[in-house]
Amino acid sequence: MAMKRLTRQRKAVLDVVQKARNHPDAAWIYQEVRKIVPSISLGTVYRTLEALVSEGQIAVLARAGEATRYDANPVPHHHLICERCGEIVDLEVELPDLLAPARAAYPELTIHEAKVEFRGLCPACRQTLRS
Amino acid sequence: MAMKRLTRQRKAVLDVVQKARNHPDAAWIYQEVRKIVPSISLGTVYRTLEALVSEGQIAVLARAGEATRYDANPVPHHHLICERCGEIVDLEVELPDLLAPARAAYPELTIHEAKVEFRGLCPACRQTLRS
DNA sequence: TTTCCTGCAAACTATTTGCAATCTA
DNA sequence: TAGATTGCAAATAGTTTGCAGGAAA
Repeated sequence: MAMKRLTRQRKAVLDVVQKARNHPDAAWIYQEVRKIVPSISLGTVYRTLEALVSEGQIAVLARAGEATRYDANPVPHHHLICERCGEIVDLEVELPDLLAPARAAYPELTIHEAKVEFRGLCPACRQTLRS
Repeated sequence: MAMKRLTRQRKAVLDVVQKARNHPDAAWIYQEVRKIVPSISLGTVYRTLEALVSEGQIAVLARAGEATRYDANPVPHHHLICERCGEIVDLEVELPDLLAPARAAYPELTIHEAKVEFRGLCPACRQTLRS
C-alpha cells in the first residue's frame, strides 16, 4: 500500500490518533473519525492505520485477546499496563541502560532497542482498590 | 472455567507446551497434541490453554496481527523479538533494577513487575543478513 | 487524465460458546 | 453418580481484500 495522497480520510485518521490520549483501537478511531468524515469506512481506517504504521508515523500495541491498539508516539518509550482495567499508561522515565548488559550476555544477537512493559495499577484503579 | 480434573487432553496440552522450544500458538499446539490425543478438538485446546494461563502455569505473548502465543515459562523474563522472522528468543540475563526508578518517577502508580522486550535479530537472521 | 484511494460487501483468521454426550473423581 | 470436561458446529470479533466508482495530482 502506497498511500501517498493526502486525502480527507487520511488527514482525519492521523488527526484523531494524534489527539487521542488513550492508545485507541481501530473501532474507537473509526467512531471518532466519522464525526469528521461521516462517510468513511472501517476498511479505510484499517488501511490508513496500516500505512501510517509502515511509514513510522504511529506505533502499534498488542495485548492477547484484545484488538490492536495504536500509539500516536512512534518513538520507543515505556508502558505500564494496568492489571485491573487494561489501560496503557505512557512512562517518560529515564531508565538505566539495558542494551549494554543484554548485548554482553548475548553476543550472538543483534539488539536494536529495548522497551519496558511494567505491570501494575493505574492511578484510578489503585484508588478504587484502596478504598 | 474450573478445570480441576486431570484429563488426558489436559495432560497432553500441558506436556506439549512445556516441551515446545518455540513459544507456539494454539494451532501449532493443536497439531502436536493430536499426535497424542487424536480426537482432541481445537476448542478444547483453547479452553485448556486459558485454564493453564489463569492458573499461572503458562504465560501468554501477544504480537499485533498474529495469533496469541504461549510461553511454558510463567516466571517473568525478557524477550528479544526478531525484526526479520518474528521469532521470540528468551533472555535469561540479569538486568539493572527498573522498578525503583520507575516508582520514583511515578509515585501515583503501583508497579508490580517489569518485563523487557528487545528488538533486533536472532542468530539465524543475523547470519543471513551478514552473508 | 492517470493513478491512487475509497466505500461496500464478502471473505478470512483467530477465538469463543451452547449443548448433548462422555468421562473423572 | 454427579458434575466437570469434551467434541462438534455454529457464532463472534477483528481484520483484510477484490472491485468498481471517485478523487487527488
